[in-house]
Amino acid sequence: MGRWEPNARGRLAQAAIELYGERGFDRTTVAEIAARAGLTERTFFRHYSDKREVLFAGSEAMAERLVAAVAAAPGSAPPLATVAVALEEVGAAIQESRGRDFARARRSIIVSNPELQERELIKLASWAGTLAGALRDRGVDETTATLAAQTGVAVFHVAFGRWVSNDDELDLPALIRDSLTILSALTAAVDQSAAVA
Amino acid sequence: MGRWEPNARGRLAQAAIELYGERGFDRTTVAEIAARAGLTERTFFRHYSDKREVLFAGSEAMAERLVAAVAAAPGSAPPLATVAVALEEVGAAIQESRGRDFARARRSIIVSNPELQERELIKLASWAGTLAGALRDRGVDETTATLAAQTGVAVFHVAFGRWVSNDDELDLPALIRDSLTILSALTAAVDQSAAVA
DNA sequence: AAAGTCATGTCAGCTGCTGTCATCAGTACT
DNA sequence: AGTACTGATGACAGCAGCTGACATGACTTT
Repeated sequence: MGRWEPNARGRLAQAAIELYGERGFDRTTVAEIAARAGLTERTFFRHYSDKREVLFAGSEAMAERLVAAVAAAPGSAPPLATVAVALEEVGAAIQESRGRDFARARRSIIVSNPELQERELIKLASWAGTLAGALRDRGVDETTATLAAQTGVAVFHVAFGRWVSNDDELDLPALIRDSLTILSALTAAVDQSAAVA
Repeated sequence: MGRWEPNARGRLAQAAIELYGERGFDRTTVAEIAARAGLTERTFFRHYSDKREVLFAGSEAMAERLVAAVAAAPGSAPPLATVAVALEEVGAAIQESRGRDFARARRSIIVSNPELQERELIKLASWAGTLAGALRDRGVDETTATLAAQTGVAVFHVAFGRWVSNDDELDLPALIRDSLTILSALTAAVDQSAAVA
């Protein structure tokens, strides 16, 4: 038995998410979060670098999965397919670990606040950077790697939006594959119209 | 002759950019910016909603150009091609109005600060949202529109990075076209490998 | 038992940002 | 000419996010 109640970090996260849901993100102060968790404001900042971080913890772990998945892909696989497979794996992990309802609740907090949207975007951008690095490690050139990574993340973003906002029967990995197929059609159409001109 | 020196907004912008360059973004306070411009802190916030905004003013004007360009495209053009043309136009405008050197200086301030990168990303995301809306107005369905817009912006982002960091002879619109071509090859490769499997 | 560690508490302080009211040149209207 | 209105700025007070520095006390190691 420690001197304090255990799992301070978890209590802070729970308190924060409850409050963000109850009164909105910017109408809850860090002092309130800490109070509900039975801790002090200073301690909050020892666990989370800022007020937003609570909603984005775990994102680095996903980034590591992305790297591992890219490294595990067969060398012959084309870059964008490799990226897609890695993102499908992460999609499956997200789907299983927390489920669509949690994602929806979290999303509704995020969309109502620009600061949080910024953080969401930088998380995705960081994934793109990670993926691009992993591709470069496989010998893909800089521009191609960046392009494949960014495009893959854009596809993921679209698929995630569909997964959260619709009640499709489709699961997240399937939506990622589907979105990538749509993208293929889009680029093919550009090529065709360019060839005609 | 007004009661005050003219062009307060411009003086604030210049003072801010100078200071960001001299001592870094987070080591300059708003009070210092205001003092150098001969104004007060409060007045700074009347012209710019926050400290970062100085570096991103004018982005909404570009968004309007995007909408206009999409609306002006022939109805028969495929979605992604329409987006690409709009982004090429904005790319040309950026290139002409401020030039590569200014973009480089601005970039070096931004990359050294996460908060600024977030803002840059949200600017791009907002462009994507704008583009998607403009496509929907032309009858493109939701998913396709979002995908084309996000992908287009990703292509722009990559092209912009190449333009700023290399000393290619290529201008920005050409780099956008080139990056889109590379993307086409990437998706085509995915289709091909999927067909084999 | 002495020493070290580790998570937390306490406190002081900076800075970004906002609300509110005062000031006063220029403009328009009478 | 006088008066009222507008619009940009100043002055001031205050909140909240975030940080540095030091204290505390249970648990661990030696």
